[in-house]
Amino acid sequence: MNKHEQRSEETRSRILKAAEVCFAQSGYDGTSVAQICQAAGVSKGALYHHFSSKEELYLALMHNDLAGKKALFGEAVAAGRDCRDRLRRLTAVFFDLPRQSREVARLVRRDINIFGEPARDELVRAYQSSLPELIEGVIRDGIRDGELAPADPRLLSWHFVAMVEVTLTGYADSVFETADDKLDHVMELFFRGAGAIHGTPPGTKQGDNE
Amino acid sequence: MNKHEQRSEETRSRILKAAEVCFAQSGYDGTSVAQICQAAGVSKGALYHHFSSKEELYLALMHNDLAGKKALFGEAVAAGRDCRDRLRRLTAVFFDLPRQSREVARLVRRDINIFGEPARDELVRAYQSSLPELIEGVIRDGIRDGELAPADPRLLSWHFVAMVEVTLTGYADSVFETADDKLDHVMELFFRGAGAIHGTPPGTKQGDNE
DNA sequence: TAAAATACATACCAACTGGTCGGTCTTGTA
DNA sequence: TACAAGACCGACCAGTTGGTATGTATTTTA
Repeated sequence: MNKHEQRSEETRSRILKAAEVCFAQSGYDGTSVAQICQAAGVSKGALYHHFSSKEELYLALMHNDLAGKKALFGEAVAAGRDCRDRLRRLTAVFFDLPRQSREVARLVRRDINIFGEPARDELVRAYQSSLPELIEGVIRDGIRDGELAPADPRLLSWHFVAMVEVTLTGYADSVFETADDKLDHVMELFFRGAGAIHGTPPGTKQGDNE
Repeated sequence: MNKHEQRSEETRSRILKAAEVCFAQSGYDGTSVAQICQAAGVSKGALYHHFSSKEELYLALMHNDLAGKKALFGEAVAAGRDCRDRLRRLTAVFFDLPRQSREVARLVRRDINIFGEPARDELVRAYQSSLPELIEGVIRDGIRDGELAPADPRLLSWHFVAMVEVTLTGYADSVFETADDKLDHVMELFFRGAGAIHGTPPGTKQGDNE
């Protein structure tokens, strides 16, 4: 790798990093390329030397990030034994991510509607395969093995993601003392619901009326 | 009410209605005042005669909408007997709302970060009191009466809202045949979790995806 | 009926948007 | 050393943005 390539790659990653910060903070529309350039300490010419458009920059950023997450989450899931264990490991990894990285995952769902058909589809697919699909597979096995009640796995996976997202707020942090408490809360809520009386053996169900 | 006031109020509501459509479709940043004017069949001068800024228009729209929802949901909750019944009625009302009205509720959480401190706080408060606070109260009572396990009521209310939101997607519609099935699914998931094995899970269609 | 007030339309503006282009400096090559 | 290529800069562009100044038609008031 000669000096040209070295410097080039360095500035490129500087731009990507700055773009991540800006986009995570203000979304796609709310961020101007001028802002990104300033944050990266780079001229507009440099940015457009590396990326053909603002959209391409955004998409490159997203795809890169999602690919990383997919690999990360895949490892976590592979290490687990049963459905509950796998989901717990996966969530633990997610909680351990730096806040900014978690924020980026939320961006996809927020900004996805502003892109045209070719790009949007790819983005959706990348996002789906980075997290929801993984969870869906785990849940599907969980249903097959009787750990979960029969239901649509994909829908359940979305529910699970939604539950995790709720616990990402600052308020949730103030409720739980340790990260493990937060984890327990999510798992318990997903598997046994809000009606379950915690701490009692799982045979005593409350308010059973059918 | 003289002719001036009459005509004025009519155009004002036309603008509000058009703004609702545009904002719900493209968000705050994605909508220009010119678009709103065109959709309302009104000149820019007229718009700025009634609203001092784009932001004020947006906020007026939101506050008006949220106040209406608050009243609507309040009635639904008041008619219920216990926690589960109240939440069910509330959710049913929400499901019955026209799609556009539901979309507006999602806008708040999406666009909230782009406003300055005075406006944002008011908006958050209006949103909180229109739905989450209501649910929080119901859940608090549910915990007191033993219908729900002891937990932080506010956090649980967010979880509940998140669950409902998941069932608003088109995919969820394809999973359930009737609105009642959807309702049952949400209630069962919230109260008993995804791990509950119950007699005949209502509205659970297995498989077929993509 | 004259004047004041209201409701709106039109033309316009400064600021900012994403994006381009000619030039410069550094580095690799012959 | 001469030259070519890549990396980057910064002025600039056309288009759009939210917002305004001015004019006009209609209605109310004195």
